[in-house]
Amino acid sequence: MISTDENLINSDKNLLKLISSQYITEEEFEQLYDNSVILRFNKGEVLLKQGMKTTHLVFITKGMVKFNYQDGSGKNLILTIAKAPSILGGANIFYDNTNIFSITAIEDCEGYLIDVEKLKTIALNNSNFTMKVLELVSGMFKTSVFNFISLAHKQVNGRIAEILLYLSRTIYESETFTLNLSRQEFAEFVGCSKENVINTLRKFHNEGIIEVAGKHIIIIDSEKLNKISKVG
Amino acid sequence: MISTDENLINSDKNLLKLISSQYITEEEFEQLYDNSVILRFNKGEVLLKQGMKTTHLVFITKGMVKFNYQDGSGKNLILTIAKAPSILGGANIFYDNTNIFSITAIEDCEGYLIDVEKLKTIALNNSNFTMKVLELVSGMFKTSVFNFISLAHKQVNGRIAEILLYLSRTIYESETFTLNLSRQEFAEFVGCSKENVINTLRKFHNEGIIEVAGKHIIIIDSEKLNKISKVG
DNA sequence: CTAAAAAAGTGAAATATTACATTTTTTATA
DNA sequence: TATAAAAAATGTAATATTTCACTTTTTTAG
Repeated sequence: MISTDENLINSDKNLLKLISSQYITEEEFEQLYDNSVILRFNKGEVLLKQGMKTTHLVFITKGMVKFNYQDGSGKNLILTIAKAPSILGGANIFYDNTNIFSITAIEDCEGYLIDVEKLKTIALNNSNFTMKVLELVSGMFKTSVFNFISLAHKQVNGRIAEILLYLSRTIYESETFTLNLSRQEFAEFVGCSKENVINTLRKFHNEGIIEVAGKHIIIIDSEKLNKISKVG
Repeated sequence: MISTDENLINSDKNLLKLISSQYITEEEFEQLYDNSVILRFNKGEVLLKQGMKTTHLVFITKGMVKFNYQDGSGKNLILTIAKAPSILGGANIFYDNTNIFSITAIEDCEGYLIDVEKLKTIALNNSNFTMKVLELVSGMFKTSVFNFISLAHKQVNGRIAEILLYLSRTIYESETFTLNLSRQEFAEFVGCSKENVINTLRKFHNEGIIEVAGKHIIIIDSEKLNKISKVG
């Protein structure tokens, strides 16, 4: 799914970096951290809910979340996975205050709230800062288009290979990792049925490309996986 | 594919509107029109090429274009269709100067060039303007996510119904229109094979939902088409 | 106007994907 | 720890989609 180096997560990291760097002052930065109360979210808990107006962003300092969308008929789709540290909800700030999708903890999380109005005030008084945010949002747009393309062009094989590489490289940062998504959720990420995920993972396993034992996954032949993700 | 009211085309219209309205001065607006030479593009001609650095945007005053992406293996995908008046290339301005996709005339077009550097200068000196552009880019992001969702969730039936409604309502603004896309291009827009497009159009025709005679299409039962696009 | 090229259309076979029914395994919890 | 509930796994049938080989129609260029 994510075929470029830039993605929501990296963008959020950049946002974090830029907020705390040369573009705004220390005081402005401090203002953003509302009342500095640490919030705790349990696995499965919704941090931001699709369709609701948001007055705050969440800056998670610990844990992992999914960006999930539910359509009219109740079908779910996972747009991406993000891990701390990350600012969540950034995609909509300057458009309107309605969340396009939900953000749900897939493991226990900790974080702070950031007031959107304060963020906007800082942006209005600081053109350079606004330009940086603009770059950021454009980057997200680009990523989203690449997602779109990947989904349209590739079959399940290619998508699963792509997502395995993404999880390994960007999320878990290791060839060996323990998935904290169910097969159903994995399927919602790929955009296919859960049976298809199970079969494809087993096929990759049988071909010696990966090692699968329940949620424990080892990427053995990332070269081959890469080829599959490219050919689609 | 386009399931919300906002889309690339409308966003571009807004950009046009906002550039020429309260956010920048008359002089600034005039500056944007480089040297005011009208360019003509024939059907099939590429206005902006995927992978190339762009120093200019194109403001088309006449004609229709497709946003198309070509992947490594030569497969094509049409992201959207836009018609004049529209500013093209806006999605990438503030990110980097490389085009993510190509923009190709699907009928003869006329337009002007807009210098990106000049646009940036105006943005830097005008926070309100930048904020507006930010809103615009966020809107595009949102649309792109909805596209992504539609593609992931719906089967060909639903996607074709959706695209037919989009073409009718947004592009041709009539229940009766003459398509200026080949069946192959239509398939690249839907994200399926051309045979699938042909069969589905005939099926819709046989069911009395639309009337198809070559490139000439009449939407007869938009209610039913809407239902198909929703159920997917 | 006509030949050549491109696009549209067709049907059947091959492939990919989903849906279903069911069993096994894992996880949560009383 | 026993039990219930949830998730994972599996094989098969049904469905959706693509691919291919081909014919017909339309468009284009000389």
